[in-house]
Amino acid sequence: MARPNEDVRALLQEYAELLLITGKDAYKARAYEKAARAIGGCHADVSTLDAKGLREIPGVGKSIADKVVEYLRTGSMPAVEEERARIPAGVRRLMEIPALGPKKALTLYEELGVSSVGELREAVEQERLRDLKGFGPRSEENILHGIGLLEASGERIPVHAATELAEEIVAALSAVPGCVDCAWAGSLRRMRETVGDVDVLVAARRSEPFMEAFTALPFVAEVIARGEKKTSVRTAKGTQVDLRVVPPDSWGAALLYFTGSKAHNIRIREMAVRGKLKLSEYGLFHTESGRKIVSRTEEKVYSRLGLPWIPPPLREDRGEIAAGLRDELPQLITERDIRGDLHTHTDLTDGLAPLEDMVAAAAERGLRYYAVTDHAPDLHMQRMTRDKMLAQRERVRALDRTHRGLRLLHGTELNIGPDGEVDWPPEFLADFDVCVASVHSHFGLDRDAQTRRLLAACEHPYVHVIGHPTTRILGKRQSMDADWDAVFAACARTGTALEVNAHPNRLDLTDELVLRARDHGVKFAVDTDAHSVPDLGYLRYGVGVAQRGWLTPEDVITTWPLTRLRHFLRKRAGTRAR
DNA sequence: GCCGTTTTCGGCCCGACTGTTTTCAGTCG
Repeated sequence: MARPNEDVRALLQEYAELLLITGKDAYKARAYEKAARAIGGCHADVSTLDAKGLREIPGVGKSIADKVVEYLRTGSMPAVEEERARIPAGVRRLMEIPALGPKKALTLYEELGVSSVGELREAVEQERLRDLKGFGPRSEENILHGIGLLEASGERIPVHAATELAEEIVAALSAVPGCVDCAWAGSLRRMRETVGDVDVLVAARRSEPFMEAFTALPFVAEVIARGEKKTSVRTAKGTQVDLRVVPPDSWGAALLYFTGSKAHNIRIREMAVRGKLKLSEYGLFHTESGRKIVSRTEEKVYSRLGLPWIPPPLREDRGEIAAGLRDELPQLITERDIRGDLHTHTDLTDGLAPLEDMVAAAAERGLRYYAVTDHAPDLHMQRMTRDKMLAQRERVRALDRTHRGLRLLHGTELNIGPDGEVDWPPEFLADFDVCVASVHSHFGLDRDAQTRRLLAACEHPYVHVIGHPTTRILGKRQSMDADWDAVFAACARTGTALEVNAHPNRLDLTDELVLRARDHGVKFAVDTDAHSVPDLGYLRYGVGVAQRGWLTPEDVITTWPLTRLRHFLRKRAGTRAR
């Protein structure tokens, strides 16, 4: 399944939360949290490490290393099992509701016996929270709002988890003898930010070996349905996966049909009907004779309908068919077009890996330029100072050109304050190669205030990129409210790029806002915001959002050659020479 | 539980915000 690191990370994180709920030493819990994060972000596979190797990971000492070794050996961690026996899983889930932490979760459990999100909703509706110390009318409101957010995302899984699962299934089924084609379809192929289930398609003459191999996969917990053409299973983590096996000469029509979206398919089928044709998952047919015309590839099906092949991220009925008919589909950006990253962290602030490791990993990924942009002092918890920043700059300059083909930029991620102010004065900012500015607090200001705040940041001469512009966290925090068209106009006017943050929990801007911003002529920076080496691999999901937003390489400054990028950055600061 | 040019004990990111209180606890980044 996913990397063992991920399983260990989740387990240690769970243990930390259980310790917090049961009121154990908060520092002990923090130690587990820290270790969980470090293991999640560690690029070595933990299952290949022994206790000694594990202890080399910062934050992992003897006790945690031993627990991990035992878990990897036996598949269980007794300390966690013990705590689980005391606190129902639902109580821990309560902490996923914004504004509910361990203390309030425990109060709800002990005082009211609430041990699930559903029970909490009932308790609020029955006004049973009113008498509880620490809870008032606003708490009720916030909790109901939080439950709504949680439930809205609850049944969908984030794109990266779905992709990892789909890759594993496709690899396994591709190895089954008789496999002609195998791919995932559905909203995952369209690169939606979350997916409800995973659809996998196989082209083969006989379906039985694939159904057999599919249901035997190690992470399959339940077989929901098993037939000749379709089998559905549920994984141990609760994700539904559908497998469909089609004859090789239906592959194109089937892939088209199962990729969707529904709205796109309806449009395509209407076009077929107008041409006296019928399109189904089995092929494109003459309505009258019933004779099959084409269906071997998607290209052939589209072509027979007078359309060029339409990339899956565009298939949302947002004008792609009209554009295709006019032969004006965008030449979509691909991951291969990306030359650089303008937003990354190191362990100087809240990143996990040292500068040298991040840079080496960027070089290995073939990037041509890479900006190190640790947090600035207004995010107080990061304890940044001018001296630390200047010392880091020395190290960045010394590392520059030590990896073949990779140039390093020294930047910072500024904090946009409630009035749009940023951390350092212009004379200090002038010496950075690039400044990203992002909102990290005051999410609840009203629309006008947020708009003014973002406009002020755009107007700043040394702010080049607005990081994670809406500040949404999938399933946790909604986008902040602002007059986005005003912000986009300001970005276009001032030459400020908007970030497409590739982290799967953010994916911010969203595809809809990318589309709107693009109409204003805004430029974009697809960045990873990497806090660890593995995070650099999330780039593909940012590219997915950019594709869904119809972006071409021309729209995205991180595809540009460095000289052109430098020109873009220089323009913002007038006559600044470099 | 982890860690160490303040090193084997005694710290541990720390300040701001929110909603609850009437001086603060809990949550968040």
